Amino acid sequence: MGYNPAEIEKKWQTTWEEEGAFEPDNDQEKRKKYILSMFPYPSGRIHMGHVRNYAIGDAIARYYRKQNDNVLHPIGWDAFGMPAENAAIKHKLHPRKWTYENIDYMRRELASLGFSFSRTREFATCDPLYTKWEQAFVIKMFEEGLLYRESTTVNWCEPCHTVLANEQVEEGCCWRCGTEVQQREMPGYYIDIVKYAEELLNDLKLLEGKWPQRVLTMQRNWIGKSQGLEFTFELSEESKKKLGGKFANYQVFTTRPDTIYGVTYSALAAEHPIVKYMIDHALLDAETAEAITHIANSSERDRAQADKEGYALGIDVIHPLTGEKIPVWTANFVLASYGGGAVMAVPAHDERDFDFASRYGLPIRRVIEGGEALPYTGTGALIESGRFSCTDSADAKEAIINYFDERGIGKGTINYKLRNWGVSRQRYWGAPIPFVHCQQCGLVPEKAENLPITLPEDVEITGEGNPLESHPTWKHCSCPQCGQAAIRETDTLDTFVQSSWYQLRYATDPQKWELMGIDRKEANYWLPVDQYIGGIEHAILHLLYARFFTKVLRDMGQCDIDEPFERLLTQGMVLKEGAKMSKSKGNTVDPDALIDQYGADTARLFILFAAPPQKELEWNDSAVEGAFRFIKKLYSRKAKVSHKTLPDIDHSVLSSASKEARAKVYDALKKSTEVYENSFAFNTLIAASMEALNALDKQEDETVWSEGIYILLNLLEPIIPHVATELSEHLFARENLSAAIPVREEVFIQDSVTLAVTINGKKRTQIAVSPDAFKEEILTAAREAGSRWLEGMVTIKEIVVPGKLVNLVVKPA
RNA sequence: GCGGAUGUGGUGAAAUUGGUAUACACGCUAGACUUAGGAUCUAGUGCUUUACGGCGUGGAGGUUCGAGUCCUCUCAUCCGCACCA
Repeated sequence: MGYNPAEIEKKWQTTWEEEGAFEPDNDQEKRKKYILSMFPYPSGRIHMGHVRNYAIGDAIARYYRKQNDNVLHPIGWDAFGMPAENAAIKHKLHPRKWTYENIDYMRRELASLGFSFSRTREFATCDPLYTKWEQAFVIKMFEEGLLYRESTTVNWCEPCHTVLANEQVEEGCCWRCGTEVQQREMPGYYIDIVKYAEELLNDLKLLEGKWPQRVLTMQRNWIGKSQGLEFTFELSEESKKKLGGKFANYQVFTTRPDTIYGVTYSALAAEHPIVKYMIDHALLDAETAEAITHIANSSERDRAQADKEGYALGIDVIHPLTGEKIPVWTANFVLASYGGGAVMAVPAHDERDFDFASRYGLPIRRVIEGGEALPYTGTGALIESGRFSCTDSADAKEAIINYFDERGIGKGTINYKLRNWGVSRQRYWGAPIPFVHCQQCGLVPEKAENLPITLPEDVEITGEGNPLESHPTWKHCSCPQCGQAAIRETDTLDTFVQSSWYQLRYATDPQKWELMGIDRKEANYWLPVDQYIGGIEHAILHLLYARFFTKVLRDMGQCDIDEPFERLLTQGMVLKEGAKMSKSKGNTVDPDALIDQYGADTARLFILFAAPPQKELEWNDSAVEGAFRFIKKLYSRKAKVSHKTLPDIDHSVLSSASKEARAKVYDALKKSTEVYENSFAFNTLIAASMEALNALDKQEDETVWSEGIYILLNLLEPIIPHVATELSEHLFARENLSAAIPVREEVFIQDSVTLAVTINGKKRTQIAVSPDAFKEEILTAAREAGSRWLEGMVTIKEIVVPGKLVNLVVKPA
């Protein structure tokens, strides 16, 4: 009977479903493994990236299950978000209907690939039961001062009609639709992630060696810690007068206090309150005011690309150490959102300040020795720096910070590039932010018993404005505090909030989902995720938020976990014709069609064989055929098996081909532990299995065949579970899939070993010697074999590497 | 510009971590079996040379008995970050 994947796969998928084969055990005494592939957005159909992601995770999960570990391998749906609304606009489908239908379809697709997910722990983030606890956490964060509402300049995407977090702005454009982002002043909710910046940065050390280095680097850069001096620039008396007494001073931040004597001007962001005041009170000429306004209205991206531009404001500050008057400018390169939107400028030792000073003819004063030309941004001895002259940069920094601190005019400060996380979205299909605006009481959180605040069903989604805003009744409610008529918040939460705690939700027994968001004891048992698998595109956003949320939930007493993901594997993209698969390029391969033609096992085998998981994978139709061929070959060799259990074999009586075959089989077995537990180089394990099968084919001994197939099915089961289980059922009653098989070292002992004979490091010939031959015997054989190349030479040195080679170092006599 | 990674046959890729470079697979060539085959099987396949040999892991040096692997420089490609004071 030939290999019939459709039949075999259906049979086992049904069996697994009926057996509930992939449900974790509630027994917390057992050794656990939590294997998690990032959950998908239910876009409609799965794509090859999903297949790869889940094939990797499934192989690992199945491996540990086979080792009798208690395995949690869940799946769920990242189900809120814009595509559902876009579909609603386009096809007049309600987002809820669209989303849940997609989920049903995709669940079947994943099942058809034989992935061993727990079914009982599955949820969608748009399930009201999930929203309920998320809203509870958000309220708790508000009560603890971690979440607040504030009006600020935000990134606004017009097509998406929503606010974007800084992290969601890529090169000045919306991460989702690619439209250029605008700056708008708008109220919104923020989560104080900066409060955790230090811990988020520090704990990256715990992940060293377990997460890819580049992800750690990207997170470090994103957090962007810098240490320096924050001090006050006092305005001159005339300037104070000019500003109508409204301003006395402003703060600046510098990482180079050692260069402070080189300050020749100060620069303010176009958005700085002093600049605004001057424009509003006509303290600048109309033309300048207009130019500055133009800068303030342009995006960060445009400003980054523009040449240095600025205007003298006609006011001065007093240098805190020299008492000199320093002119104040406004400049387009000063960021409003960092360090107070104001800088001291030291053109001699800062490239930006130098460019600007050069353009506007501002003085340049060197105060650090070193380098030939200016600007010199390195460190060195201070000059022309008053009492600090002659000290070195490092010491001077400390001394100057102390000097400011002692006099109460400045202090050592740490700044982060990381900004607080704006979580407001002006969209329908998201989790409502559970607050109420009351005339009397202000901003009031919902009562716990009213959660979840769910979305109204009867909405028309047009893409214009927020449907929650325009809904006739939904936003009208009563204040949870005073009972008066009030207005419900119509912003919904960023979808990254949902994906920040799902890893903790899975750990909670579904029986308790109604009663609690997270079961602390179970979370502590299952977490951290032992292996997390997903795309590099989440290196910053999702992974940083999920780390942050885990720490916040820990501090709220929901769990005692510091880091959610112990180890991280970032899989490479699936390419075709050198490009990422996409509908627009028309270079996609449909997983369903692939399964129809070859079966799930072939799809899984190919995808794990074609490249190591971390690397990009180039799709190749004929290589898929090759994977299919291997499975057919493996299947057909069931006829060679004569023993129903692992046979006891007398190795010494076997033919050399049979010995070779056993050695290859055990090579593969030995390799499997390292591959499944550490390297994830499934491609090499599959290659080793292919070698083993090729070697088995070169011999006839049926006990060797039986042993070989017994072992190969064991180590391939996580990769090609259906055909492996099917064969195992028939041949070994699945006994070979339930226990670790010991490696028999004796199969690696050979009658003779082949050593390469190299002369001056160049391979010339080879010799066969007994494995326990003495060095002298080996050398004699090597000299004999290499005699051709030794004529007229004297030997200087002889090196024997046991089991490997002999190197004879010679020179002409 | 800064940071990180990667460069091995026609292709995807291996190489026990300093020890026989190119395992495994795809492709290609030849043959066998077939009414036929895009099925299956067998053999061959780094480049070069009539041969002996010579040359080969992006390039140039270096360390070493020995380097794909370590060091220095350099080139190319890819990916992050990009005025954060």
